[in-house]
Amino acid sequence: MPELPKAYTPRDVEGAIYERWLAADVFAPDGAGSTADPTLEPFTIIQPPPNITGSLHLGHAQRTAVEDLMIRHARMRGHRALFLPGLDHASIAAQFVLDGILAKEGESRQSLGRERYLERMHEFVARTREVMLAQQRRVGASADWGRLRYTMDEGSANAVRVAFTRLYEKDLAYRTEALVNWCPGCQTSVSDLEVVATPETGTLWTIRYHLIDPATRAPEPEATISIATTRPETILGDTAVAVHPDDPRYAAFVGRLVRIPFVERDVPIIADEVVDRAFGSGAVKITPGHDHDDHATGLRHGLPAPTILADDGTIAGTGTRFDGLDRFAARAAIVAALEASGDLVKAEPHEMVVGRCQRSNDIIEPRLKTQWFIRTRPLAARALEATRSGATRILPERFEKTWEHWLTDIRDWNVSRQLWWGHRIPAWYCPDGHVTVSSEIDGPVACATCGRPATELQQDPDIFDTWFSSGLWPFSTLGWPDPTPDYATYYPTSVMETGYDIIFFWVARMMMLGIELTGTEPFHTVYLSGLIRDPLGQKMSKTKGNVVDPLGAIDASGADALRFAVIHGATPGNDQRFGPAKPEQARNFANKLWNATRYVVGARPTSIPAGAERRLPDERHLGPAERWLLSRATATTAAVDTAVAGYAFGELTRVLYRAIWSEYCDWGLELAKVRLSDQDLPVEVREATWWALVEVLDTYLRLLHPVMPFITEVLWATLPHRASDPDLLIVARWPGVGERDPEVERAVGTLIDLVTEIRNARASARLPAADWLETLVFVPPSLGPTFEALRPAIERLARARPLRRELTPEALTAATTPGDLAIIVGGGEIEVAVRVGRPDTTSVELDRDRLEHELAEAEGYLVVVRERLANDAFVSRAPAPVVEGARAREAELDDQVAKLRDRLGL
RNA sequence: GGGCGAUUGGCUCAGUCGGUUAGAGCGCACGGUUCACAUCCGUGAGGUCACUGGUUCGAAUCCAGUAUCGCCCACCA
Repeated sequence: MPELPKAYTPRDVEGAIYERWLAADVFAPDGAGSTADPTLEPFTIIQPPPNITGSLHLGHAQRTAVEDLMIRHARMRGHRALFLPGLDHASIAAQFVLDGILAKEGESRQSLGRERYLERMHEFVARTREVMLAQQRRVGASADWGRLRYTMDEGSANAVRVAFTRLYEKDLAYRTEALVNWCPGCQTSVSDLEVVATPETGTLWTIRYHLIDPATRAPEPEATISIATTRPETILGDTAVAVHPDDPRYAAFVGRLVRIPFVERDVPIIADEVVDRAFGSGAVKITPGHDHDDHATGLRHGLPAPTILADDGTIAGTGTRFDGLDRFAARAAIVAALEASGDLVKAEPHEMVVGRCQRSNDIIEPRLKTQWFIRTRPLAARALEATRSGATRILPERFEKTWEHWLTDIRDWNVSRQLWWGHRIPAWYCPDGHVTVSSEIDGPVACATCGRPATELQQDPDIFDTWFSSGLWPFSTLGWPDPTPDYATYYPTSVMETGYDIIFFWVARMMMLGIELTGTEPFHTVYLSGLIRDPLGQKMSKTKGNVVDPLGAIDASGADALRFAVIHGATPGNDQRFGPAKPEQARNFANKLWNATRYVVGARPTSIPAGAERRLPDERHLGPAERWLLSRATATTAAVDTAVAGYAFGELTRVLYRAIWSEYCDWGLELAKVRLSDQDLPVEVREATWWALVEVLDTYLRLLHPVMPFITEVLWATLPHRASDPDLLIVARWPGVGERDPEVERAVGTLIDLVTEIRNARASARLPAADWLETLVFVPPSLGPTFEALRPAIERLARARPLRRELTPEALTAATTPGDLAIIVGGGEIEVAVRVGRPDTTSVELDRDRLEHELAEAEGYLVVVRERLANDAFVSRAPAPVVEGARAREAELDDQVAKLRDRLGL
């Protein structure tokens, strides 16, 4: 058995332990070191593959901790537990980062060209990849590195091609010209989800358009119609003016033409119910090429939809002097020109919502493009069915409402991106405009429609939205579309864990694509974590500079502490604030556990050889303290099981923290010390005590292992093991729940109170901490044997010796002398008189204060419980056990009050 | 405009099915070098559970409403 260093230094243990796990090949469910039971169902966890763009942040560390907790628990339960690690190529995010790097070098995407740009990208991700994998290991992820996957590897690429082809064949993917969200900064379209609605104060300009005189076909100087707009530059794309059909103000205008300035185009005034009569002037300009509403209106009325913007956001193709100007410069120039011509009626501040690019923060421009879309409605319907039927459960449940809402109103998903880094869309176009979609790695041999050879076909230059490949993750990583053994064994998966912020981006897409392509829900449970915020509750972001580096926290307090801290603070779906105090608390806990183990290992009776095989404590030699410890361990195991079953991982840490620190260390070890150090006791008794300590500590190390894997592994190695135990805790078996002993728990619990009360009296009376107190005590016969068995321990812990036991309350009263401190424990069950050597007035007064305080408290509670019992409705309608409980409580308080009053001479 | 969440000691948070005296950590006060641990030990103080009303024998917990903060969704120019 390895020696334990005196001081706990996380850094020294963690790296070495990880290497041991790797060497033992225990992470893979089918690894050489696995102890999984193949007859049990496999357990697979789906982790969001982190973006390969830089380094892990604290949120990743938290995710990893929770995922690893689940996988380690399942592994110890004997399931084939698969934690498949991965990385996401993060197409647009990666390009954004790389473009930033290139900009500093004076280069750009355009200056390099597609090929060289992609080379740079491969170099970049090769570096970040290693950093990120190392970080995951540092956190302790027991992932199966042999199955590591990447969304840009050949398996993913194949899955993407096959998935898209199948969707296309079922008409679930289609190509069409539509208004897409165009980001002039990123020079690509983005999906609706990537447009962030930002409230801003803009300007609402009111502008006069001149009506056309039907006779002269020239604009009339005086007859005008006023329209309101927040984007005057779109005037250049106007093809109509609309009014409400029932608006009497404009009834006479409908059907007439107006002249659009600058482009000098005459367009009709149309009637359409889309117009809000109350807004602005009640007349609205229609720009079908650059506005979603207007586009729909344009379709209803057969209006042309000219595009007036180039990809870079400059005005183009209008034939006006504004061509070539940036959209915002053009806006200013147009406003100035209108003002000069007298057609600008007014300009007023206006609260509005602007769509900005999630990535670059540029203002998104709707514009027409021919692109690929996924028909989401039928897919969404099946995803909804899965959650409604319970086939897939979302935790916490309240997110099902959000889920329902989004999937019910879902719009088709634009998957084309005009970027370079990503999976190329496997669609080829022939000169005649035929479309051929192929899942073949080398593309089609010929046009599917007219048979033109591949050499005459052009592949779509676009790539897929990065979430398209992520959406295939649960099955593409297991070999799909091939019927591999992994796919057969581990799919559908068990739990998918992620932050609630990507429920639509990712979870919904996996569900939709998974059900469609594999015919089954990709996982049975969606566990949504909250986000980590800084101590002030702000979202962590690089620009704010409040990002906590998980490695910094690990360096300071250890990976175990970081894991404990983030799991401790986590309630599913709720955000948590994170400051340095949390890992410190967890580190202290680890330190406590370390020292407790050191004590236990060092307290081994010499009659037990160092390498002894593990034995259960001999029942016949167990004292109440040992029975209490064993019973509490069973209670703790049950509580931990309940917490795990309910995904209440924060609760799990609290249960263990309390069990280990407040019970095992504070009382269990302290009670045991007395027996272990008493050389007069038979050796069998001391051995039984020690084996009980070992048994319970072993249980707690197992229970804590999924949360704090490193330290538990190290400590466990120093304990004697059973022949059936594996070498490593990581593959050891999860503890079973045994029988509790309520009698012992109650009795020992009361005696613990006794010790606490004596300490309290000592502190209140300001008696020196080091003094031994001479004490008389009455304990009822029911507690007698337990008391006698624990008397030496109680004496030592209360520092009260001799602790003279009186056999009746009367005897105690008779033996009490004036000046003794009085203590009433457990509702009057136990009474104590503490003899103060030289009763000085101060201590007597202080003690009186304490008793009066206790009396007031007890009387307060007594009033409450009596009122309740005086209520006939309560007595007759509350369940019997509750009423009985109240009665017992009343009797107890009554007794306590009487005794306290007696002691106070009242 | 819809929807969701939060509001519990000074701070950060738990609190399952409504049921004895609402818990923890940090902080605070007082006291401690007893051979596992000062990253510690002991004792204690501190809460009308945001507010209003309701349901109930009984509400931090369920219902309705209000307030404050936060988030998500949403094509009013």
